[in-house]
This record gives sequence, C-alpha cells and structure tokens, in this order.
Amino acid sequence: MPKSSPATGSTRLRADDWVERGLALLMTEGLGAIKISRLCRDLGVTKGSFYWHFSDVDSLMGAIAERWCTRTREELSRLHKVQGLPPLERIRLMGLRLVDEPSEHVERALREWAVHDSDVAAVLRETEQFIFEVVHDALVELGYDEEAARLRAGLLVYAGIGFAYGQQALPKPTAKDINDLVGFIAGDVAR
Amino acid sequence: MPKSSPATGSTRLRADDWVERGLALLMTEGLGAIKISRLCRDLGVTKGSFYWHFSDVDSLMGAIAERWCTRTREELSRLHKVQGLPPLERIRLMGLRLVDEPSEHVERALREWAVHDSDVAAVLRETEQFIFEVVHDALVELGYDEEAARLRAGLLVYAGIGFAYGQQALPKPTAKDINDLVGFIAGDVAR
DNA sequence: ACCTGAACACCGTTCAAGT
DNA sequence: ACCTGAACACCGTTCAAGT
Repeated sequence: MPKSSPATGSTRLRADDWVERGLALLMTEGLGAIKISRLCRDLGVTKGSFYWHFSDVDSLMGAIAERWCTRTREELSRLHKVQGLPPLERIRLMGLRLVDEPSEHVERALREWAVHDSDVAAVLRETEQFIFEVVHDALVELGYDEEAARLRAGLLVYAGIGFAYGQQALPKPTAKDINDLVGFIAGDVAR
Repeated sequence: MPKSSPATGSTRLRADDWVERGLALLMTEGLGAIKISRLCRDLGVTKGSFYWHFSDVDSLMGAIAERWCTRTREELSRLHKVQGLPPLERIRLMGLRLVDEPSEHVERALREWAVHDSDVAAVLRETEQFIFEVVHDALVELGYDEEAARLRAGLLVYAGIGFAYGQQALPKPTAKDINDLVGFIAGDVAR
C-alpha cells in the first residue's frame, strides 16, 4: 500500500501529493493561497515538477475540486443511512449538516469556483438536491402535501446556504436554533 | 458641474473615472476582470497614471467597494419609505428585494471581498441587519412574540442570501414563490 | 518516470522625467 | 496636477537537459 506523504518513502512526488497539499491550503488559507510557487516551496521542488504532473493551474484546481467532490459524495452516502430514523430527526440532521460545516473555507471557495467550473457546480447541485430531497420526503411522510413540502424544504436549504455566507449581522444559529427551526418548518405536526 | 466621463471635456482623468470603470467591470465581468492593465487599456492611459491616483490595487478595490456601499445605503433609505405600508406588504417587498437583485454579480463579488475587507463586510452586515429588522418589526406588529419573530425573520434573510448563491438545483424562486413564502413565514395571521 | 534550471510573458509597483 | 516610459519583482508557463 503506497503512502501519499512525500515525507515517507521515496523523495519523488505523485500528482496526489499536489492535490492533497492544495486541498489543505484551500481549507486553511482559502482560495488565494493556492499558488504554484507556494506549493513548490511547501513540497520542496521547483515549478518544472508541477508542470510534469499537471498541464496548468486550472488542471490542479480541477483535481482538487474532484477530490473534494468525492469526499462530499461519500459523506452524503453515509448520511443516506439516516433513512431509518423518524422524519423529524432526519430533518434535524440535515439542518445540522448545513450549519456545523467543519470545512467552511472549502464550501465558500468551491462556490466561487463553481462559477467557472461546471464539474464543481454539478456536485454542489447534487449536494443541495440531496438535502432538499431528504427534507422534502420527510415532510411528505409527515403528511404535508407536495406544494407545502417543496416550499418548506426549499426554504431550509436556501437558508442553509445563506448561513455559510451571512456576515453574522444576525448571530450564527446554534444547535438550539436548528431545533426551533425544525419545529417551525414542520411545526404543524411537531407540536 | 464637472463631467465624470473622460470622453467629454478634458483628456485627464480623475480618481472617479477609475472607480466608475472598475465598478462597471465588476458588474459585467466579475471580480477577476479588475486588472489595472485592463483598466489602463480601457481608459487609454499607462499604468503610471493609475499609481498617481491610487497607492495600489487594494486602494482601488476599497474605493469601488465604498461607492457600491454608498449606493446600497441610498437604496435602503429609499426602501425606508415603505414603513407606511401594511406589515405583510413590507415583508413581501423585502423578500422581492432579496431575489430580483439586478446586479447579482456585484453582490457575489462583494461577499468574496468582504472576507478580506472589513469595510465591505460592514455594509453587507448593515444591509442584512436592515432587512432583518424590517421583517422582524413587521412580524411583531402582526402579533408574533419576540422569539417567533426573530426565528422567522432570520430564516427569511438567510434564505435570501442563499438565493444569491444557490446553484439552482432547486429552481430559482419566482415572485409567486415569494408570496407563498410570506404566507408561510407570517402564515398564522395571513390566512 | 520525475525533476532542475533557465528562459519568457504578464501583471503589479516604483520612480525619474515630461507637460 | 496628471501622465509617460522604462525599470524591477513576482508568478504562471515552457522546454531542453539531467537522473
């Protein structure tokens, strides 16, 4: 089993090492930190090395995005297992996922990114669609009609996206707020 | 009364001309289009000219942001005049403002921007806070208690921010959706 | 197969010199 | 007061040459 860290084993790099370091930079310092000169310094090689692995900087970006997309999909499929839980609980879990985003930096950067990269845009859409559907279906199961479920699920997902961008004029919502929110979204039956 | 266009009158530029052109570029082609070499080409001068008016590119950015902020504040104060309208109508107007953003490009760019520029962040906060308060107060006027009003107003504002960023996995909301939404947010009394 | 080193284009920044 | 022109640093990109 090959190691991905350049520190262990061979001194040569694989494309993987660049992607990994790039994703790490994206999460800690944001999109602006991904410079190939910076990556070279971090990885201890010269620029020529980079251009052996990638055709240009956009290609690296694409690879980083792809890796993030894969991980996000895995996370979503893990979330799929919540289908056994009661509907209100499912809604609550989706709400929490929207808020306590651990890698907030990535989410923001990828949204900027999605403007220019259709692959990234596709995975973001997939994620939003997934969450929307879980909430929507849970609401239908609770007895809401199609239109009511659509409106409420849409509102929740959009609000979730907004959380990631809000300038906390309004305080960042807490876990309690999420509970209240679920109570409101599915309130007619929850109370 | 001095003209701001370099085409009329003198051939010399004022700082204003750079800001105006920069804001135009921001709206039409996004943040990435603001290069000082590009601006020089558009305005028909050399880079030295730019550096007579501004200390660096960040300073231009700041000036562009400031101008946008001024315009946004004016727009908000115009919106203040809706205070005479019935509460539900006020909520509906705020909802519409959040959606039919004509200069969507600017809003997105400025949010990126706000991460690094606290002035821009401040005006974004102001805007969000303003809309939040209008909705909140309208809800209180409709008979909601403090906590219910806070939750609902917050949800609406965050959803509005989310609209600007959603990858339309879910369809962009229409004016009718906004009406339905208002019916939901203030539903207990509206129906 | 993976990397160095030197080259080049492009962009931000500076500054002496021009009107 | 406003601008030119030439210079320099920095970054992305290319490529011949090395192991």
